[in-house]
Amino acid sequence: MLKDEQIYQKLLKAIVEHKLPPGERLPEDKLAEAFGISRTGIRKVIQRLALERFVIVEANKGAHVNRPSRQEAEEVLNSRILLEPQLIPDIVNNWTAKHAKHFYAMVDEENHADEQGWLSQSIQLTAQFHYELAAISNNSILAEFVEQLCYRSSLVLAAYGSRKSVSCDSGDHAELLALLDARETAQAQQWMEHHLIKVKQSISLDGNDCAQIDFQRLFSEM
Amino acid sequence: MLKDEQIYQKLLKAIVEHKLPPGERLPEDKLAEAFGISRTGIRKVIQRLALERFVIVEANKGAHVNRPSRQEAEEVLNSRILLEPQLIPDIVNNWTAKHAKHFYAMVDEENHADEQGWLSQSIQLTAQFHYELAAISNNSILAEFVEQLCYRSSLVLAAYGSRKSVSCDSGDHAELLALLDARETAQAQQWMEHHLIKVKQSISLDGNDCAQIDFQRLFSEM
DNA sequence: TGCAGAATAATCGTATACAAAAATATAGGT
DNA sequence: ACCTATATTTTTGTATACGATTATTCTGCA
Repeated sequence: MLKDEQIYQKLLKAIVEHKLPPGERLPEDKLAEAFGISRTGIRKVIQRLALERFVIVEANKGAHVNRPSRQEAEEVLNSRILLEPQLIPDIVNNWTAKHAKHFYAMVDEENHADEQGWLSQSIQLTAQFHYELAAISNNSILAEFVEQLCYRSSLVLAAYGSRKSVSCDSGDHAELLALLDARETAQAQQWMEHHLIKVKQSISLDGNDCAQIDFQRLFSEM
Repeated sequence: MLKDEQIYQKLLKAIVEHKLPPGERLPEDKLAEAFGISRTGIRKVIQRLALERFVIVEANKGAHVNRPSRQEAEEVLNSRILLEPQLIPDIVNNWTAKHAKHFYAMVDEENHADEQGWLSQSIQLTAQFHYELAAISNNSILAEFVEQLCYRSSLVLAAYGSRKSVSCDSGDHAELLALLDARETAQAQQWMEHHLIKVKQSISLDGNDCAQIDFQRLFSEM
């Protein structure tokens, strides 16, 4: 049987990868059955997802996947534009050859996923690149916050991004790595700001709803 | 009977005002009794407080008020040093005479509380000044995050600050207001950074433990 | 046929029950 | 008297039960 941290991870993954699209209802007993636990445990992870704004709960009406407003989408990206460049000096300070190797490998993975058209993996890897970078800084509080913002960005892209906008920006993550290798702090900061502004500008409306979801099947193959 | 949002607020207030000191255990049934609800509702707010790092829960051992490590204390203040000055340009843009009046009144309250030696009110007002300022910016996500950091700062000061360090910095909040009135963005940013650096430097060790708490009495007089 | 209102079903909110784990108290032996 | 092992109590973790609220279906009437 699964621990609730794992259930949280699975649900979050399903949400940010758009397997559970914005607006999708999350009935407690269906989920409880799918994960083989009682409603008590499900409520716990739903409450957490609600605090982190991945789902919205309405009193006596249950929870559904958050469908971010355009305002919320912009605030998420603006937060990242403000924060992530500020972490670069710290990242440069802690940057090692080992880090470089790890992140170059990740970029390769990203490119591969893009070429194969694996959308959900592409979304996941793009977010991962950014929040693992933030984790190199000496501030775990800000790193965690950036991680949350990256996941929320994935949700935003699921709601507003075109298929192209999810992947088109991933190709140039390597450029940032080169700047970090060269310890070009100012340029790396500038790159990060421009990069995130591009992502922000790429979100365009694309509203679509989905059919009923078979929770049992969805979570058994993860 | 109280809603869980109110219970959350009361517990948070008790924690940041040091009425429930760092390390204090939070037994579920005692709290449930004190608030006149079942353990289910208490667990919900404890889980929220845990996600926000105000309490720590250990598996099968229950929850206790977080006793921030020195590293955590520094990270909280460093986060604020990074973030709050960045919000100033937005704040200056939205700054109105109405805001000015409100915040000058708050500074008066702060000074009054300091003079009277009302420590917990002083702590509360200092945090409030900062997070209400952040709320003027156009980014509610960052504003909420700053609010959380301000409350965590209060907890940090409860653990590491001397009595003096809590209040000594509040006298000069008026200086910032003058800079905002004059729309001196750059100077206001600089002021904020210096202000927070002073707060960070003021934390010194002061470890003390407390006796058993009577939850029933504590929450009835709030 | 279409709509209003009542009956039914589904779903949520909260308390309670019970099992598992930890903390504490007790008894026995050196 | 002190340490250790066992028994008791306390406290947490999880499931379940039940009332309350919302959603859906069904029926009767215009």
